[in-house]
Amino acid sequence: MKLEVIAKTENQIIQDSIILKIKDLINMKNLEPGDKLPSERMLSERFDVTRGNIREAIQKLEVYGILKSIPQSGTFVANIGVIAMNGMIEDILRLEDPDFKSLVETRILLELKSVRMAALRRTDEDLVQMKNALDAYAVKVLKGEDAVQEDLLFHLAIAKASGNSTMNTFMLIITPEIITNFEKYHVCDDDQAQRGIQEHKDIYNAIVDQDPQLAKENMKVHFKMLYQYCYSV
Amino acid sequence: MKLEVIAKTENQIIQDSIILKIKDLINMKNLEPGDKLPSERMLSERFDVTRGNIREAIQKLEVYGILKSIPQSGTFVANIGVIAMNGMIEDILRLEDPDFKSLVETRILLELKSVRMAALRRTDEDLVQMKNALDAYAVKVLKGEDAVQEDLLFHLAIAKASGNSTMNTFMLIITPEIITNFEKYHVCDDDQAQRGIQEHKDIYNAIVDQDPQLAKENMKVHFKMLYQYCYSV
DNA sequence: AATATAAATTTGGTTAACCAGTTTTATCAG
DNA sequence: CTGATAAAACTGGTTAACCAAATTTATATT
Repeated sequence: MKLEVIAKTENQIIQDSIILKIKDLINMKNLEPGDKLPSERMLSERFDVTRGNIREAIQKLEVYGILKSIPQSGTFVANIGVIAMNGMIEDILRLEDPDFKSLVETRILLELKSVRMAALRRTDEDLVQMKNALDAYAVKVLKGEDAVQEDLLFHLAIAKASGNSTMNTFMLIITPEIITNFEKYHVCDDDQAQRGIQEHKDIYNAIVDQDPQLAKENMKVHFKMLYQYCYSV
Repeated sequence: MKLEVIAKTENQIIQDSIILKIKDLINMKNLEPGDKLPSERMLSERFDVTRGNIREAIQKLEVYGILKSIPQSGTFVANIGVIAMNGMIEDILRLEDPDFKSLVETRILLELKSVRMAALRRTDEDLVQMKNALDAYAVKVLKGEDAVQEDLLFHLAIAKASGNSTMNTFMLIITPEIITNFEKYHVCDDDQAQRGIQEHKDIYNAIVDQDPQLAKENMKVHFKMLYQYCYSV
């Protein structure tokens, strides 16, 4: 298996170089947390790029909490300190695009945890949603149709019931990429889908019974194939 | 403890409403994966918002893999299917901002896993970086200075050594927010920092010895305080 | 009628001008 | 010299015009 290597666009290359230059600037000028960066216009002139490029680079650094823009005022160094900033920017620039194995590993980790939390914290409303997704999945599979989406929705319902919004967000982020790859490499066959119905039911029942340990074990069974696939590549 | 509740900006509200309208449109018109959405200009006119608003909403849905924009051609429904799309958009709109507890829970989960992976997969270069971060931390603590940043860099070095780019990304995303909150609520005291040196060394040594189980146990010890804090709130 | 070619239109992306606040500077009264 | 006040300059954010590529339509040729 091999994910298509997406070449970094021209845009990404200059964005990375801008991030690097901003880092150097902060170090050069000994800017402390709370200090103001030069304006977007000045930076765009100094680095000889468009203001749009500067804005994109700043917005990316805002996602990682390194900079903070205040309207009509300026862009400021966040209060994480210059040492952490240097290390984090290095990491951010070196971040490669996620490979499928890394996505699956992370999904398994998140799901095994969130299913335990869901067992402990699920509300009645959560149960209803899980049951709906579960039934929709069963109907599709029994009709012999593709049920990847319904499968996914059941798992997302669990993530939601976990009551942990961070994990919920992360699940939402990695899920579509996983679906796409699954469809591309035909990881799941029909036989698995049939078994999936019972496995989903087992997971659901454990959550109903608020048995986190059993819920986790049932999820592990459900992921057995995925596990093997993940560690056989 | 309570995080400041950030009121949704006017912008976010109309963005959410646009996302909802796009969802309804796809359902209304029975658009299948691969089908083209109306142009940005048409959508902005139909929804009576600026084209910029439309673009932002589309970009957000691109992050979650629901839409895909192709330059000079159009915006297309990604191939995850209309059922999954409906469920995911519902989830995305209902996503609340992460609370501190959810961040800490997720951090602990990610770190306990990545430290095991780091023990198995670490390269010599990884070890050098961890050692550097570890030493820098010790120096700062022994001088009685604040060492939150150096602490963080040691943990990020582990995430990097895990060889899992998805987890590395997630760690980078949640880290700054955690730092900010730690500083705000003074979670760590000096006594803890002193103990932290030895705990870091124990983790590092387990990784050197490629003992994943021990590495995890040592990380657990390191997180003991955090654990209690997290589940006492 | 079929096909090739060219013009016109439509597309997402980009840019330069503009906007409403903020911040700094200049002015002036005391 | 000090403080208040007003004007000028500057800020990040927004918007409307523009761009090049892709698509569609019209036209011409056989």
